[in-house]
Amino acid sequence: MPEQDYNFDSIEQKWQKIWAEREIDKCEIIEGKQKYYLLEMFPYPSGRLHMGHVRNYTIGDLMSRFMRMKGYNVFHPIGWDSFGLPAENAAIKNNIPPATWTEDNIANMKKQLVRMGFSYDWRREITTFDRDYYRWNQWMFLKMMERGLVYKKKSSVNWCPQCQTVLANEQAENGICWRCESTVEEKHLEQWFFKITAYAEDLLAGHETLKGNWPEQVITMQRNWIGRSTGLRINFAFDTGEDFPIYTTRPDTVYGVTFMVIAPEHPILDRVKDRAVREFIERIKRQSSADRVSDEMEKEGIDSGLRIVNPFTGDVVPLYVGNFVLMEYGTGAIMAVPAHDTRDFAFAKKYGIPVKLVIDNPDKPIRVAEMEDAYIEDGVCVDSGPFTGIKNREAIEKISDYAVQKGFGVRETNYRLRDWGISRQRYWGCPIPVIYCDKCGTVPVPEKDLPVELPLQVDFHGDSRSPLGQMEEFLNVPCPVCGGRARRETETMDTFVDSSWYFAKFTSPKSKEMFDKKEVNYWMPVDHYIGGIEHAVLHLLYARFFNMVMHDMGLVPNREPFTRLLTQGMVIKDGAKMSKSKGNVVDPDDIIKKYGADTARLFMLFASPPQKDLDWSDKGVEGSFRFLGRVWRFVTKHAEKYTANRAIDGAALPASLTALRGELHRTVMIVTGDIAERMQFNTAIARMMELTNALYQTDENKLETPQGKEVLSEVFEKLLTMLFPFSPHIAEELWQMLGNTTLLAESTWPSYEEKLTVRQMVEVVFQVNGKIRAKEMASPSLTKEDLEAMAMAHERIKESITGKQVRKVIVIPGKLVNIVAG
RNA sequence: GCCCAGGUGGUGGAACUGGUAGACACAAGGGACUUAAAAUCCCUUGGACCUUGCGUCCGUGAGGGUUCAAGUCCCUCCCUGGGCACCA
Repeated sequence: MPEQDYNFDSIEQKWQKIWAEREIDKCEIIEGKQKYYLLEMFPYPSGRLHMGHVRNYTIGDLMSRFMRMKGYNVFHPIGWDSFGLPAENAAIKNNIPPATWTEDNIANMKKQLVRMGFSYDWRREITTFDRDYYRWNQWMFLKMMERGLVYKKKSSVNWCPQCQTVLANEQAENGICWRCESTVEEKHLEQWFFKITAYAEDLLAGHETLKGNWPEQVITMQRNWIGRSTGLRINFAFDTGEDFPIYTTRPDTVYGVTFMVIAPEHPILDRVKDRAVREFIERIKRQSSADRVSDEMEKEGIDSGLRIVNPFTGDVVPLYVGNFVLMEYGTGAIMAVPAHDTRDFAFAKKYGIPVKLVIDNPDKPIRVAEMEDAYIEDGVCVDSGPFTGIKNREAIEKISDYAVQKGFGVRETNYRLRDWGISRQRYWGCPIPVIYCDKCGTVPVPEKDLPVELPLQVDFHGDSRSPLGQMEEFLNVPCPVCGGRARRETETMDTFVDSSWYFAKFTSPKSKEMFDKKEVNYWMPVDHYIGGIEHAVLHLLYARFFNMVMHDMGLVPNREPFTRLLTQGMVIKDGAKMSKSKGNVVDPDDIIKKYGADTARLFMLFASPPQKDLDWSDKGVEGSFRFLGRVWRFVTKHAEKYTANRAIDGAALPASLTALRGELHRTVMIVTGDIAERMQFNTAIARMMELTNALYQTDENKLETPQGKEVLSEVFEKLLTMLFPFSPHIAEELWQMLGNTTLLAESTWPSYEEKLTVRQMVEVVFQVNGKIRAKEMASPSLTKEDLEAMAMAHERIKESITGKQVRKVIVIPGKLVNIVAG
């Protein structure tokens, strides 16, 4: 057979067609076969695949093909996170309906995914803007309402002026919009909320089952975000006798309270009429939330004139209004202990408030007059009534017990996590299924009327506001209760709702119910989820919450949706994340055109381990292309030597062939471990490169012999099979070229023989006092005694130890001999 | 400030439980093939030194320590990246 050029383009298209015809990627329940659900985070259909997608889906595809070859019944679906603002912006700008824009983008990106050779079961494709999909968003909303997990309240919200909508807390970290990076403003609006805080404990408890299978970093980020703290609610009192509750995690310092601080928004301040105080409150309220949480923000306050009584001491202390106290957390007011809290200390110094020491350092007593900062270490209680003399750690418990027993304290747990605000003042999203009736109030849409369809014929008038509010035919609806005139809710759901349950919908994309029981119970949970770390406290937290609710409703079989999580690193070029604004974007299409999908995939896996950032390098891509070319040329050149019928007699092989065969079996062993156990694909590829290099190094005359042909055939078979999940098209083409009629896509992962992986000779190092003095080839089976004798007999070792006393000899068989002499 | 990763050749990165540091690839240099170039194939490639040897010394951010042996373990410090940061 003459050598042929590696024409990646025709090869790749040829095999994509054949695999599609043979329905290689079809996922079906096979009773008794171990399932493996492998999922990558589904994309937003922006129109073009970027390198981050390519990396994400290449890793997923490698794993799915590998697991399939390992005998698992692999489930590998994909879909589209297709609601969201960009479609709406494009519509306003170009006057294209969002649905059309989105469908076009999906068609284009789907073509790109197919062109990459990713093995998805396209029969299970879902898209979230489909009415048959989002109807279940609405259904869940109603069900969650029944369970008391949905409510509406007026609250201060994060408003993005650019996106013209509200954002959840998770989406407005540090006062910056997660999508467009505008500074968010504060607004007061009626909002729908999902009560995620009701699941705060469950979300925390679930981390225990995820440990080891999720990156520690993601768990830590979620834990911090939930921010559980346990403490005590203490009823202080106004001097008039009214209750004044505060929350503290440090009841051991309660005897050291010298003032109190309250949030400017606190309603109780309405009674304060003093001009200076009122002006202060108004000034602070005008500051944006972004400013108020910035680190440069000076802590300021003003004495409200109100006085508070400490129930433990009877002390009367001033109540300050402070800009650093948050209305949303605890009771909106705090007790301040300058002696033992850094912030309180600074505040007290600024306003000349006394400092009272109640925890002393037992090793080095503190003098209050000399304090330069708060004492926040542990110590012993002083000046603390009946608790004086005990360790402060114990005092936390004892003082809490005391307060509870006396009736002015309650143990309390607080969370930083807030309920999930899901209202969006946008058009291109799932309508919230609620009707407002003047007579009956807020009425949920009856289940039988679902879905509330999003009208597709809309006119934006070049306006960035949602058109739903102006559409009479959408707006006007009879009240489901009284039949009178009523109006629909015009707000839509946060698109993170759509992505909070899509993974379960893949199991039964066309079912009449939300999920088909049999399918969902067979396939869920996701065994291996792959995506970017940027969703650690967004999508991954919402999805866990949703799955728990679905589990409580009996809809899904598991409490946690994602058993194992892999967070892949970013794709970097010239030291920065690829982005349009940086102008360092590489278009995957260009790479495919120039080198083909197989090279693109190989480079993505070779350049860096999946968890780490990947440094894009045009030269590096060429290296991957060159490797595939080397494999191509060698296999095509020697294709006629291939035989499927082999009976290799290992004992009769010449040394060079034994060596090649050993190399092969070691490669299979290492590549298998690198993928299955370590998920380090770059070293797996390096091993296959070494094996290929070894092929080129093998004496061609030896390969011409009958034995040589058999060994070569074994190498070809195992090498191409291993290469398949990385670069499937070229592997499949070469496999066919060898005369095989089976498909690698339907093959099993190669095996190796343990005894063949053992090297016949290894290099052993002889050291004297830890320094290498000689090297020698030796059988790895030599005993410690043999090796020691060998080392001692070596010329250079003898030289090195003459005149010295040998104190000790350490022998590691197959590795080294270290002679300690002096 | 707190927590978590990480710091290895000119570059991306290897080195699994302490046991030959630098696998594999890129770049660079040399050779073969060619009228020539590209492609391909082969060789060299951490640094310094000289007596050019199957040579000596140095070398994994810095400094100490444990050990026969440290990139790997321990302590202190420096730097980079990420997360958290008025949450009472």
